[in-house]
Amino acid sequence: MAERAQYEELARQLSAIGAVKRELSRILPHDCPAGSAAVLTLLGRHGDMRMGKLAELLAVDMSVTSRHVAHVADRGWIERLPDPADRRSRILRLTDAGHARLDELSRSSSQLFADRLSDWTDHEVGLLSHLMGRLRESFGDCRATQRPPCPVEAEAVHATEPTTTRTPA
Amino acid sequence: MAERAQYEELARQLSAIGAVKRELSRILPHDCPAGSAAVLTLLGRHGDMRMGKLAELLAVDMSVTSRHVAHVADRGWIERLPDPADRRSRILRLTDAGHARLDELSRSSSQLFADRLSDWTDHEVGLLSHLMGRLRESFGDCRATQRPPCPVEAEAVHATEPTTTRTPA
DNA sequence: TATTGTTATACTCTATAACTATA
DNA sequence: TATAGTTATAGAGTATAACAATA
Repeated sequence: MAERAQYEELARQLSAIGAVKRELSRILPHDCPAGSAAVLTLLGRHGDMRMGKLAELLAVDMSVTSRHVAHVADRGWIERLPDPADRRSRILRLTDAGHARLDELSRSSSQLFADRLSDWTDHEVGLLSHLMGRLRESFGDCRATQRPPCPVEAEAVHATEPTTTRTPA
Repeated sequence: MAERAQYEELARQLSAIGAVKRELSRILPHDCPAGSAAVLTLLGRHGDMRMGKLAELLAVDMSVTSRHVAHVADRGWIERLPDPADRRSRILRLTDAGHARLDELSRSSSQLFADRLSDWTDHEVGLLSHLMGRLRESFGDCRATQRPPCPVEAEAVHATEPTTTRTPA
């Protein structure tokens, strides 16, 4: 349990983090907005899946998912295969073009992070990801972080970053 | 410097954090969307300021700021005073009604955080805020975190959370 | 001529609700 | 009757560009 001032500060950070997201989206190709990139990323990471599953992973309504999926399907980056087990649903799968596109996206965004986060350590990056995942989890977004190995908050922190760590801002 | 997989994970978390923001915005009054709440919060925290300064703090374009400000001004939550030093600009100030509104917002959002983050420690909340602020800072959002005392990443972590800390997810 | 702020326009992302087709 | 997915519609947030008033 934390105090009110801390919650207010967290709310403020959440409100302002959009600036970072917009910065990231600025490097995306014009025919691949953030929603499309997210679809490709999740299919690349988790493999073939149905719409409902993808909607869960995206943490948005299925209707929204449907639109994003239509967008990437129109561009040939994924295919929607029939599901033999349930003819109402469709199996989503990255095409070769989709894999290629995803690889480009991944490279360019990683490059941007590498530029901007050059003074961050491995561990700090992992810690932030981990805490953000936990935040989503705490807010009911169950699919938040299942795979990520979890960067071990406590020990690792001061073990790897004894010097860089206390940068206040 | 971190590796590509870590950057991808961070990108994923940034992409999905919107679900938490939407959850927070769901408890806002119908006449006070997130943009308005942000204006009130920043004026409450930093005191009177001009449009340009507010736009910086919000980390959005001045045109966007102008719209949010018009919204809250229309509802009597802030007043736009003439700036004696420069007649082009206006000084923004919370009214009594604005302070009251802000207090309600702060209480309800803190309540939500207290509910959802009941198993988070003070330090973890502070650490997440701190890292998010640093992320914004690294992405060129200079106004990211000036005031926040900085929860001292390293030592404090394992000092206060030796047990709760390793929750993987 | 440069700057502060406003307004018009357009785009993205989102949710709700109505609808189709299966189960 | 319930579920998987699509589509129509509406609302919030954002940016760019054109514009007004003042420096």
